[in-house]
Amino acid sequence: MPNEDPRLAATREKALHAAQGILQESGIPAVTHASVSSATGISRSTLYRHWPDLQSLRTEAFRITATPPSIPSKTEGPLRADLNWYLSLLVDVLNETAWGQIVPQMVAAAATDEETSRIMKDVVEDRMYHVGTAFEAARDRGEIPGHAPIKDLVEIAVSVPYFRTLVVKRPLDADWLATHVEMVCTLAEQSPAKTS
Amino acid sequence: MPNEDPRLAATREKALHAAQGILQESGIPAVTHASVSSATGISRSTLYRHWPDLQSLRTEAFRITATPPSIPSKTEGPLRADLNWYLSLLVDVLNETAWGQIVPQMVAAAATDEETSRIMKDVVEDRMYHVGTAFEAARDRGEIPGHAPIKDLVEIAVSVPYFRTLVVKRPLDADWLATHVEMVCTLAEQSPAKTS
DNA sequence: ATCGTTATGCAACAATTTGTTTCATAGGAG
DNA sequence: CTCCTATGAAACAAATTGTTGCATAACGAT
Repeated sequence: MPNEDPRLAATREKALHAAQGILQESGIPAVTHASVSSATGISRSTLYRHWPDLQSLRTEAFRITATPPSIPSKTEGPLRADLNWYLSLLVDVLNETAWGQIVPQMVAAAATDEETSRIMKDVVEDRMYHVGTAFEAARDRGEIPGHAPIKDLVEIAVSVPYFRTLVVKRPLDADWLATHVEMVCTLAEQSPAKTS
Repeated sequence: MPNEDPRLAATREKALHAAQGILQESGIPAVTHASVSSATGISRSTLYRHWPDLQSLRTEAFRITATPPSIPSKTEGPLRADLNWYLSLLVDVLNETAWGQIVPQMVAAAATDEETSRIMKDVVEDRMYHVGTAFEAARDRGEIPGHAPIKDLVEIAVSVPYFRTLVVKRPLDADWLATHVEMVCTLAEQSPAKTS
């Protein structure tokens, strides 16, 4: 079982590192075999051997860029504090200019590229999972009713920040976040008993 | 005050009509001077005289495609019925395959093109305005408290459908819509009195 | 009807982007 | 030391995105 040729690994790592930088600094369209080549000194033809077309190169740059650092858990309550914590993390990422430019392009790429779509879904759902744990902890503490529709609450909690960044371009500031958290918590607490 | 040369108007209209068809059928990348030329018989150089570059052609195709047919008003109540009405219209548009493919690409184009960004914002905010009228009517009928934060409610109501189509790719079906409307209405009815 | 004016069609051209291919060389593994 | 493979360089191909010059046809005004 022979190990991988170190030259392959070195080229790969160096190229992806540069691609990630270019992606964050200049957006998707700037990520090309040519740009990575001039950023690294690796020849264009070698890059084509590693990534036979533009899409594969960009998708891989996406994957390593989009994969978030592990999110610290915080479910000690009260719900408002936990929610504020997780949503602040999300808002910070969306507000970061580099990311603010990448997310929309990722959305577009996901429309035609299955792999990118999966990556984006995974990243977002990981974040949603964490928000979900905050609601579950609150439910276990009795802060919100046992029948509270956690999945829907999570969806509402994270939808709005994405919507504001992607579609209506409204700022995500501290005031807005406070109001949003308050509304989501209210909804969680007052959620109606299941009918039928 | 001479009228516009009818040849200009004819070319323009014919080209944009074709561009709109191509956009809806094959997505943004398919909208080029070449494709519009072969679809209409208008020569490529003439198209370049009307739209000097790709972006201007695509932006204009966007504008006429994105501008929605006027939305019929429905504010007779009850709130659940009105909301269901407006959100159904939105969901139908998002579910339409042609549109489902265009919206994400529009989001991406908006990231780099100011004009497209404005168009998208206008279109969405027009829709949000209509949803707002439903809440206002409910407030005037006394269905929801006078202090209900209508702007935030509207944002929540429309954010989630966009989020599900653009980001997490979850289906917008009738069951989901019913739950969503129920949650938003609950929130509207139970919204807390303003503190401070 | 005629006469300038202007939009169009056609064809050739340039520049850039996206790959592909060939061949020599350098680096790693046994 | 020797085979194997990854790399670098350069030439090439094809498609895309514009640009330009010129002939022609349609329009508006007299």
